[in-house]
Amino acid sequence: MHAPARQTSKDELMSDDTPRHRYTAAVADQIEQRWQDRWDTAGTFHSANPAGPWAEPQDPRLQEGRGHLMVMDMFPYPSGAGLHVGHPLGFIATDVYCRYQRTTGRNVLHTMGFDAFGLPAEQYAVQTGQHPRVTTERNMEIYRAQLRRLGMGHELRRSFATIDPDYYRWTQWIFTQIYHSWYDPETVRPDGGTGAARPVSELVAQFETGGRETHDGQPWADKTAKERALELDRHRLAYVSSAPVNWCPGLGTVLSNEEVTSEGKSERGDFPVFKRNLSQWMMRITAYADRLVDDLDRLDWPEKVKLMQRNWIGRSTGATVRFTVPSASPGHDGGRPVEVFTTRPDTLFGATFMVLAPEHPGLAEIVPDAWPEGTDPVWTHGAQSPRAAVTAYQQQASTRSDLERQADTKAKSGVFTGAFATNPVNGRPIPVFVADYVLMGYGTGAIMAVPGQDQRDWDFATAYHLPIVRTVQPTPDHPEDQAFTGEGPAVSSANDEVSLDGLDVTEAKERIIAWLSERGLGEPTVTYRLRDWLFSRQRYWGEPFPVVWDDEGVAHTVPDHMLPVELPEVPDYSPRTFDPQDAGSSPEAPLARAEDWVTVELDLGDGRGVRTYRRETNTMPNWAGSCWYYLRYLDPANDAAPVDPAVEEYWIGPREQTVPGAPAGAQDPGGVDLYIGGVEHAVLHLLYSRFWHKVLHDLGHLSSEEPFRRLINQGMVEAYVYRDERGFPVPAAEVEEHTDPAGGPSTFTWRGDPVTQEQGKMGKSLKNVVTPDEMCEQYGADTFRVYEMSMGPLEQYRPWETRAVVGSHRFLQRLWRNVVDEETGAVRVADIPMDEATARALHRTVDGVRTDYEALRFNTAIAKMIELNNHLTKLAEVPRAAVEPLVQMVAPVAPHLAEELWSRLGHDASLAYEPFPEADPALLVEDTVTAVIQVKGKVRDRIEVPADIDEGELRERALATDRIRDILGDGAVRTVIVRAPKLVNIVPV
RNA sequence: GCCCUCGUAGCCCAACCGGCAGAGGCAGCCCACUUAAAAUGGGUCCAGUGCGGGUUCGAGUCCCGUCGGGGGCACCA
Repeated sequence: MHAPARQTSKDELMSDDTPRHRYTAAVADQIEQRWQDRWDTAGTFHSANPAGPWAEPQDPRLQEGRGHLMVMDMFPYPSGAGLHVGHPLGFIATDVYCRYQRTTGRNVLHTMGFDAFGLPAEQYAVQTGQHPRVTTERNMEIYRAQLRRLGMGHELRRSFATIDPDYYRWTQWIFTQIYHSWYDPETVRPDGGTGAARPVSELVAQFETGGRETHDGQPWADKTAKERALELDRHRLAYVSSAPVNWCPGLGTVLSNEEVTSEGKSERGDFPVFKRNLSQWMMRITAYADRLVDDLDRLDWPEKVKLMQRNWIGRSTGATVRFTVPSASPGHDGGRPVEVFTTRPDTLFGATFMVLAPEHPGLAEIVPDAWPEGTDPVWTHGAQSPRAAVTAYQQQASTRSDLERQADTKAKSGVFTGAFATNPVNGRPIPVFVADYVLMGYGTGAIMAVPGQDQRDWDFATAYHLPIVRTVQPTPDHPEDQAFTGEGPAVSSANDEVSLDGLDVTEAKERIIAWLSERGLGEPTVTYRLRDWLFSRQRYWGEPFPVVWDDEGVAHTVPDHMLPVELPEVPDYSPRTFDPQDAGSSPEAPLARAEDWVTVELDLGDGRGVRTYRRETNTMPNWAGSCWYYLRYLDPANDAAPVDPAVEEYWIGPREQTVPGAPAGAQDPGGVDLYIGGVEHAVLHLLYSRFWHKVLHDLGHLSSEEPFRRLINQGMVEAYVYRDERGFPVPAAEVEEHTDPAGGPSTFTWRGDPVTQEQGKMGKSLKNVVTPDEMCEQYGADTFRVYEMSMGPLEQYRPWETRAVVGSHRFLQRLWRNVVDEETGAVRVADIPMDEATARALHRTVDGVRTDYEALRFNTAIAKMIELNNHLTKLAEVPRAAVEPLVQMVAPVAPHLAEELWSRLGHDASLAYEPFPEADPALLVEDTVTAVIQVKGKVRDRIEVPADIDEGELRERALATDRIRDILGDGAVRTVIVRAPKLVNIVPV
């Protein structure tokens, strides 16, 4: 917040003899505040809704053909740590884009709210001993002030925070909708696909009429209320399940899979996470796995993000194959089928052993009492019996964390179970092993091992002396000692009934699956890596569930008219946290302490009258609020629905044109026109939000199928980090640079001692934080905006360099000076016609800047405007007709300065809706151009030629210049390539 | 280990479908204004595109290999 003393004294000196009307930080500040007030008062950035509480159907922007645009930044989280110059980058970009789009006549919706529930606010509150609402609200105030100071053209009346009861009322309403839905894979959707969410009431009707069997065959009518609830939980899209979940004692809450890193730590806080069986709320996101993958094709998103989502969902298609293993249970003489999942059913003839995960539930049944005769000692680990060996291995595996299991993927451990399975294609007995390289959480927890075509199986086979059979012909150069995982013809893959020999992988898969299916030995299967979304948290600062439990242990949703279920005041809102390593601890919900709130008498309107219930004491994860906020932006005052359907359809309904790169014939999914945010939300927020949106679409609440039609990830603003000899960061602002007169790289010192320079994140610990407040103080918000946008392409990571900001300031100063006399403050533009060179420069700039703004290339747009401004600076008098369009063009990036100049130039209305200048096509084409004459690709001469010169003429003139005749001499010419009017390339023999 | 990205002037970045490597900015140097410095203005210097091959009349741009920075995934059957 405080400028270094050096800066202050500079300002003082400057104020002595700088011209009174120069564009300085002080002048900028004054102008900026004035225009921000005017925009606020006039409601300049209000957009028009066609329906709902804010319907303004007469607004001209709603006319046919005007177009509309919804632009969004990812929901900011108002942290207490304060902003640095990197944070507003994306916000400025969307603001510039929106301001430009308003001048093209579109109805533009751009606002910003706050994602205000969640862990950091709660942790910060616990640290400071204040209620999270107090600290959160204060942080939001700071945030709002900072956004305002930067000149954001947000529509403030549409802003809200997730903690507003008016908002979370609808978050709870959506939960209720999801809770009362199930996924019917048979339903045919309007788009022709199958599978959609439908009301649970339809499912209940099916059970009642007997149209659908219960899972255990017990008639619906015979089931108790609790049993019925359990039956429905098997289908609901929001359900309670008792399953292994991620328990994080350090945070005192459970976490979703998406919130756990690949190292098995919590994404927030980096605490260890343990698997524990706990009863928790889940969301059946897996029901939507296929649509979440398939619909990515219709979105204009970075390929990288699409890839991350595809990887996370991890769809793989293959087959389930049943192997028979003799049962070892007493009194059971038959075989027990063990299912495996494989993506390579074509290699079934090469399956020479089988592996089960240590946690596989079928193990107990198949392990015999004694080792079969002649068992290889390597297989047994020296154990007396198979049972002892398997138990010992299970024990050992259970103490190894997932991380440890994954640590050395080369050395495979495992032990023989003593059992042999039968390979269904050739009837051969194959040994069954237990090994922890097979995971219970994926597929069926059992694999057929095909060492010939799988490197992991090869490694295991080598270690345990197991046979290896190649059933796909490797390429000739393939090493002898490795599995062949590539494409090739099948070999050694035939029995009396079916032969795959000679078929390629795809054909072989089809044939063997058909054969297996006919015999009931298997069927085609798709599996996913995606798991259901763990939706409950044991925290205070989140949305309460709209759920109560009756004395039979059955959950009921609170009727919609009783929403919101407000967060109660509790004596102690801090979560119960534990030693981060204490895997045996159990979560405790802070809301459970609010006894008065938990026990409640309600009439749920179900005909049972007033009864006593206990409220659900878990809260929702902070992703809940950000799952649907874009919908609320559309219609924030709506009291009857989260969003009016007509409003939703107008703003984000499917478009006629699909997105670039969408498959031919695809239907546009709709969604927000432009969404800008960091790549860190690639699988969390973006996946959850897509899921909710699809449920709401299926239930008929939304016309669009996707929330975000176009996504851009803005790059991060990094900063230089300087370290001393010991490697400790030193304050970056105090480092001195020493340039090398010979042109070599610079060196750096801090207090006289040499330091090294590297590029890194901006942060307190690296002593390189620069804040937007400092920049506004030194140069003004407009300069800051221009600098941020001119640093490079939006998507790119770039280092912050405070001393370079002055370049943007000089640009605005020169523009100011072209309009305003620095000494007198009078407008000094001349009402004179432009000379031709100026007119051409202007129209070229208008054309280029328009294209650049459209494409979000703000850095090149700014460069073009600087170029034009520099041209105007050199003129004796600045023509009004040249500078006015320039002021308009600059307005999106430097809105305050532009408004001020526009007003001084004699215009009363705000620039915000002034139509963007049009380029005259006649002035874009040059009369003459410089043609380059190359000989063998090297530039040898240039000539001025008419722009419309024809090829033959240009060729003649090129061959006729003195220099070219000199170079060619008497040599013959082989070819002449002519690209009229700009280039001729002569190729001698 | 696999995949995705980015390497252009001392630094940040331009260069459309392969067609003159430079639009813009910072820093440096020189000059003007100034008693002086800062601020401001004017001018100027600076790379053959990480490296090695290939395709082409012509490659920063396309292809192959390789090195370096950043990121994602990682026993997923």
